[in-house]
Amino acid sequence: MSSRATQPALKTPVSANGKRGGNGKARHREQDIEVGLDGLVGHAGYAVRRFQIWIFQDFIRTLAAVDIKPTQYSVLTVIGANPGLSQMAVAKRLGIERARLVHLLDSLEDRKLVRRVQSRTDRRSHALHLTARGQASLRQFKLLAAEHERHVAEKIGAENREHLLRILAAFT
Amino acid sequence: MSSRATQPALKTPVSANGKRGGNGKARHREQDIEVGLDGLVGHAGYAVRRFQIWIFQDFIRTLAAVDIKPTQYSVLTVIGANPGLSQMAVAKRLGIERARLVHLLDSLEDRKLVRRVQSRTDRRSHALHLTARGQASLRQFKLLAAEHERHVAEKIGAENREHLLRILAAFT
DNA sequence: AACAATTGTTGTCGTCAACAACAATATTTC
DNA sequence: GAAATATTGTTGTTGACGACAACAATTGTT
Repeated sequence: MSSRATQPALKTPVSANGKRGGNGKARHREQDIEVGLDGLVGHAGYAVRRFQIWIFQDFIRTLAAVDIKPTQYSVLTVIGANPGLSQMAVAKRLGIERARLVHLLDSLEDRKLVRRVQSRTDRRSHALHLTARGQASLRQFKLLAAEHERHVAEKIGAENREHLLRILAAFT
Repeated sequence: MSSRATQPALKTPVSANGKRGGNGKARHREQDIEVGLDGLVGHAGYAVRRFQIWIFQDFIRTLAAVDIKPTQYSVLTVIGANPGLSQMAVAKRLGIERARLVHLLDSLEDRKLVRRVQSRTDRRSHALHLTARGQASLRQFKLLAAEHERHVAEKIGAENREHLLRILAAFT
């Protein structure tokens, strides 16, 4: 109809730039030829999604040695800052479902980082506490998380990171 | 038993704010009492995750009438802007796996929005095109997506949204 | 012609959100 | 105080999603 602009990438894969014909060294270079995103560029959701994927991957990589993923870290942090919280309270605060928190806590309890103590004020609920080992571990996790945060600052710029935190402060 | 009344969150910061003492009208207000997040506040990943959840929910809600979700919208947009692209090219550009794109395209093709045309230059691949209906629909989807984008601007501020898009431009 | 790589497809596995249902316990209401 | 209602933790199901592996058809390479 109108804009055939950026070449479909199928016919005439690569024309100028004889990357392909020479010796058999250039491998799979076909369609990173500049595929237009059109409307997506102006969409905050798309940018945020891609950024979130990147940031989570870096977090997981940076804390791979201690095998702690973002959600686990958030749970440990909240319990560490508010000992005795119920599972419901933690779930509500972090925006995860209590059904899901059950498995998360099972795992953390198996690793002796968290303890479910029977609450005497409400025998339905569990009071969550970090074990001594959990507290020591969390200190180490926070060091690694700070390193991850430095990666973020390197990626987007320290002042941009600060600005972004301010912009999104309402969502924490 | 009787004195503790409603404070399962054992040693929570609580404080004043007598939300509870009066008549028995206040329902389930137990632990939205200000649960500290401690270290999480300074973490970009946490803020970005929460924001991403909010923004996707608003997108889904705003486009619920046409039953289009963010991923579907991104696929339609890319195909619309680059007709004839192969599935591999679309998957690469959007960072989704080609295995997953198969199901996405199955759905979109069932709805007569997209067509898989046998490419004559490479009989393995399909050239992706929007149908006439797909093009008309996409125009409507973009109007709704723009409305969603206005919700984002209302939520975080128009200039903050602009700034955020600039900061994250590298990830699109 | 023989070999390797790519494309679309199917399937599996593990993570995750959203629900529904349930037993044990607490709270409310009569 | 007993009955009705609500909440907490738990188990299970469903569907979306990413990461892989395997495969047939086709293309590229040597």
